[in-house]
Amino acid sequence: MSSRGSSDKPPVLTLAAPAGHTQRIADAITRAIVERRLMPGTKLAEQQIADLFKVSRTLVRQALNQLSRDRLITLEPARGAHVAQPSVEEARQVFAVRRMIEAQMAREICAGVTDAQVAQLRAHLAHEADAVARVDAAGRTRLLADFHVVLARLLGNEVLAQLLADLLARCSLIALMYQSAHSAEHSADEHVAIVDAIERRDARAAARLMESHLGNVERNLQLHPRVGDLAQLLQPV
Amino acid sequence: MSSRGSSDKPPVLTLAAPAGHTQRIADAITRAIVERRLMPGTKLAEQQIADLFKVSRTLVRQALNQLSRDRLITLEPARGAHVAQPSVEEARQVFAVRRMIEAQMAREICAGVTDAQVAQLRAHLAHEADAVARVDAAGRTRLLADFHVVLARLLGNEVLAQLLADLLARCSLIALMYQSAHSAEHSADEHVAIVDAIERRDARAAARLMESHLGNVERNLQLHPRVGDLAQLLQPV
DNA sequence: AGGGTGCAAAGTGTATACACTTGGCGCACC
DNA sequence: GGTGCGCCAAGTGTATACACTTTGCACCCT
Repeated sequence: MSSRGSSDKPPVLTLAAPAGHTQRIADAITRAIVERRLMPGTKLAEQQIADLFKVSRTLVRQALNQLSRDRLITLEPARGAHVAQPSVEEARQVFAVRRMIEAQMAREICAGVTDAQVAQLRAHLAHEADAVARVDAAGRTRLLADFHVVLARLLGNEVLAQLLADLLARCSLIALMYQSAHSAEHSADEHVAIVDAIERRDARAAARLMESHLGNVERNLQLHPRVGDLAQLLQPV
Repeated sequence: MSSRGSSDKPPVLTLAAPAGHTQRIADAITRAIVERRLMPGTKLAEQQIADLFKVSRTLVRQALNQLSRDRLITLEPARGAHVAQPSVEEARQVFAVRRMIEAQMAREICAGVTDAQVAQLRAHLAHEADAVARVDAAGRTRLLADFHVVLARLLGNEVLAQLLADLLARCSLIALMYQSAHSAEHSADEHVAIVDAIERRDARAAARLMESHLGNVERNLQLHPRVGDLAQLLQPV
C-alpha cells in the first residue's frame, strides 16, 4: 500500500524499449495477481488493459498469451482472459513437484556449497527478516519465494532456476486462493533452519527440512479434504 | 481402470478448430525442428511462414512467441526468429534437471505402482521395440521420449507430466545438435531394465537405472569438453 | 406471467496498413 | 585503391480496421 506505483520508470525509455512493453504489461498483471489486487476469476478485457497502458490490443494479447502459458490466467476461445482458479488437485500436484525437485536440490547444494554462497544465503535471510519486521506484505511474499530461486541458482543451473520460478508464480496464485494460515515468520524460520543445515553440509537434514517446510506450507493451505471441494464448487466458473 | 489397453495413436494434438490455427503452426514448426528438417540457426521469416500456411503474420507471430517460450527458437528484438542453438552449458543443465526429477519420480512410482500400470508400461515398451524394428526414425525418437512422459503420468501428476514434456522437447533439439551416438536400441533396452525394476518395486534400483540411463544419453552426446565449443561454432548451416 | 426468439452492444479473432530498425550495396571522398 | 557515408530493400514492431462470436435485453408469442 505504502509503495504505490511509484514512477520508478523515467519516461525517457518509453519509445526505445523493444521487448519491454509486452513484458512490462505481463509483469504488471503478474504483480497485480500476486499482490491480490486481481482476484481469481476476474475477467481481463483486452481493450480495458490496452487503455490503461496506452497501447494497442496487440501488445496486450501478447502479454495475455504469455501469462496463459504460465498458468496465471486462463484463455477461453471467444470468452476472453480470466485470472486462473487453480483447482485443489492442481495445487497438490504443484507442491508434489516442488518437493521432488527441491529436496534433491537441497542435497546437491550441500555437496558443493562454498562459504561465500552460505554468506549469500544469510544475506537473503536478513532481507526476509527485514521485510517481515517492516510488515511489507508484498516484498515479504516475494522474498520468501525468491529464497527458493536463490537456492536453485547456487547450483549454477539457470534452467532449474527458471523452472522453479515458474512453479513459484503458480504457488503465489494458489496461496492467495486457498488463503494460507502459515505465517510469514514461520516460513522465514524454516528457511533459517534449512540454511543452517546447508552450512553444516548436512544433506540429509537439509532435504528433510526442505520437505517438511514445503509440507507445512501446503498443509496450511485450506485445500484439505471435503471443505476445499465445497469452497471450490461455490466459485463461479 | 479406463479402457486404455493398447494405445495405437492417442496423441492429444488433434485439436484444430478453435485455438487451432496458431497451435497448428507451432506444432508444425516443432515437428520440423525435432524431425531435423529445420537445422539449428535457421532463420524463420514471418511472412514466409505466413504464406506457407495461408494466414497472416499475426498468427505466425503468436506461434513463434510460444515456441520462443519453449526455448525451441530464439527471438532477437528486431532480427527475427531463429531455430535455437542450445549451448553445451544449457544441455548439461537440462540433463541435470532431468536427473533430479526423474530419479525421484522412479522412486515414487515404485512406492505406489499397480499391476495395471506395469502392463501399460510394457505396452509402451512394445511400441518402442516395434518402432526400432521398423527403423521408423521419427516415431522411434518420439516414443523414446514419450516413455518418460508416460512414467510421469503414472503418478497422476499432470503438472509433472507437462513439465517433463517441455524438458523433453528441449532435449530433442539438444540431441540433434550434438548428434548422439547412443543407439535407439540401447535406450530401449535401458527402458526395459527400468520397467523391470519398477515391476519388482525396487525403488533404489529403479532410481539408479534411471540415473545411469540419463547419464548414458548425456555422455553419448558430443558435448563433452572444450571440443564441444569448437564444434558448435562450426555448426551453423 | 413465463419462457423463448431475435436484435444489438460488446468483445474477441484475424488481417492489413504503416512506422521504424537493421543490413547491404554503391558512390563519393580521402 | 581503400575506407567511410548514405541511400534502398527487407523485415520486424505496433496500431488500426473489420468480421464473427458471444451475451444481455427487450419484445413477442404461448
